[in-house]
Amino acid sequence: MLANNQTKGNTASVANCTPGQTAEGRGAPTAHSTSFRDTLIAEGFDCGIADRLAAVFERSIVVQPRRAFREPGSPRDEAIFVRSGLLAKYKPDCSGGRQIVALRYPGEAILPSEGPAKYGIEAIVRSEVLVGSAEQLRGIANSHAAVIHLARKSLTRHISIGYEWLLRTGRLDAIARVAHLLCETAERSGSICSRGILLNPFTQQQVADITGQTSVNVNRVFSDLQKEGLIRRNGREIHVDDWDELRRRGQFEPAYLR
Amino acid sequence: MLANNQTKGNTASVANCTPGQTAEGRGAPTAHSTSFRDTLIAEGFDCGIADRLAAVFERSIVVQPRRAFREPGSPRDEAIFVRSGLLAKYKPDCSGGRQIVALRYPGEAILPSEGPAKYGIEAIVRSEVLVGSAEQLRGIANSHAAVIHLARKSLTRHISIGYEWLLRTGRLDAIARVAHLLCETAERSGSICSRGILLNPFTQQQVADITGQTSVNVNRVFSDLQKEGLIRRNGREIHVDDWDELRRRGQFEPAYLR
DNA sequence: CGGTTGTTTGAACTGATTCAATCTGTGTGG
DNA sequence: CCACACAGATTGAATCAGTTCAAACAACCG
Repeated sequence: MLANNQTKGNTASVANCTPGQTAEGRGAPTAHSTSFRDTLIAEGFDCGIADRLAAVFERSIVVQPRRAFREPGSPRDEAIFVRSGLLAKYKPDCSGGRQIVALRYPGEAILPSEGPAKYGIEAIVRSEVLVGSAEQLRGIANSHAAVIHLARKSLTRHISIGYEWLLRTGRLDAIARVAHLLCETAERSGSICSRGILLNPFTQQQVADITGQTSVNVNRVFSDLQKEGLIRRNGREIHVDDWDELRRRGQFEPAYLR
Repeated sequence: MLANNQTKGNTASVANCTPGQTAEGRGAPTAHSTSFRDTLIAEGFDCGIADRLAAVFERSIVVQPRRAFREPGSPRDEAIFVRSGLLAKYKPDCSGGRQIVALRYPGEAILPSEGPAKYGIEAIVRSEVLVGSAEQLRGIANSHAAVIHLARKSLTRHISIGYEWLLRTGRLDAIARVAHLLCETAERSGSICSRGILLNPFTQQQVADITGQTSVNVNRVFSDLQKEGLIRRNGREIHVDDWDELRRRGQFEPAYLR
């Protein structure tokens, strides 16, 4: 099922706190990979715990888009850290459709749940992730309040995002939903290059799966946004001409992200 | 704003483990109130911690429905435990509408969030709640792993419910959404009396606020369900004639609640 | 080149919203 | 006991947003 996309390549170095020389930074080919250890240090962890945690996330895996990385209903006694790319949690409905219920950008994690999880996981774009045993993680967490605090912070943030998503799918119209998603994507991925160009990672079908629509309608929404002069498109690249108006249309208030 | 609906009436007794003689059980008039302390004991807590926690939740408040108990954007350095009734978290949208994003049944809690919360809180029906200081709670949690574990369990459960709600509003049609909500209500409230009668606590407007519809449409959905012979109604009382079919229509799989 | 994946468009259809009016039950005060 | 107010439920008609189905088109890749 998860076949041959696993590579043991993350020889975690329990070194001293030299910045730049991180566990994942060395053997990894991709340019924009987030270092797990650096992320922890940035969260205020001292090097000792950071190294112990980094040692838990020993398996490095490349996740290809468009096939299930974890099936809905499979056990989740593992923590997943996203180094690069973009992961989606999804739930299938009984008529073949599906709803994407959460996203994980680089630097974010999917924490283990007891028992089988009701959602599946797949990559939106090719992603590098670190996988660590839930049990080992629990072992460290039990003796380190900072780890628990970080986990709680992550949970509450994703709850807050979930509430915003509910508001979006339940109350906003098609255009607002897509506008909101674009704003959130820009904010969370930090992928607005210099001149306002957003490298949208989603296919229109995926935007539909996130916003609770059909791909046909998403397509029309995009072309409406373009007709209105809010965006210009070049394939998956989206040039946003008027961020303020896009935020207004999407009722986007980034406060919920923090 | 929160005016005169506060009553100091919860003299927490730090007694020994005598069942039945709980902190809230004495002065409270309402019959079906859930005891905070009993809930903790049922979760496997020993009496010492349970009593210390009960002491934190010293303020007992009666929340009247139909007015905001907590405004969106107000600080939330408090934990709220629902003893009886039903609380809703809601988010307003900019055009006067609102989306209910979560519910809290008796025995459940709303944990504190750092900084102002993006959602407001109001009661669906008259409710009794206990309010405790977040700071004191943190103090206890720091030295008791069981408290942290319970908080985490609560968070992950509500995340799971949130995902299901996203699927519901994003992918299910109007009838399925209402059917799903009815099934969830029955399951979570345990309010199915002997012969399948569900005492639905929601107005049709509130069902609309939860499921992302208008009250007009919710009304039609209810009468459709009745025409189909799935339910019979008597005011707010709903007699469900065919739970299996209702669950099927709502694609309701209760696994996500656990 | 052929296969695959994603985007675009049209036409018909359906489900849901909006606005407005009516009806019902409940409680309150005279 | 009635009159009144109020919240909630119900219904109709017009309109609109979004879906469905089907087909064509573009881009990419081995």
